[in-house]
Amino acid sequence: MNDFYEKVYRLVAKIPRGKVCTYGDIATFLGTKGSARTVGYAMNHAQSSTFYVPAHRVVNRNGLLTGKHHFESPTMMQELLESEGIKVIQDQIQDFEKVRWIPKLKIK
DNA sequence: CCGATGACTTCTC
DNA sequence: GGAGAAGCCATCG
Repeated sequence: MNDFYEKVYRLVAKIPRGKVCTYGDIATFLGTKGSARTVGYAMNHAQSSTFYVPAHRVVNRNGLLTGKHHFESPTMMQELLESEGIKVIQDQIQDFEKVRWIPKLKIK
């Protein structure tokens, strides 16, 4: 597994239940080795990976569920978020700043 | 190696 | 404030 994917997977896996994170924050956390686009690209491959990645906790900067169409069903992402206590209206997370979680510790 | 693609972000108009 | 363009970086053919 490449370092980039592994870092993304581990970081997303560390997102607490009921919290979400943005592509840009992940990209910034990982450094220059990845941009927000490449983070999304890694997420795309996360489904094919045996490593479970809660991709539904990763959204774009506006708190919009841009990646929901990549799930099994377009509504599954919203269902998962709501099941964790996150309110989603029209593919947008409510109180986004409150449920937003930003990584602080460095990944090994 | 090079061009095309993408679950993004930011700037301009 | 909505639409278009550019910048961004890893992956694929």
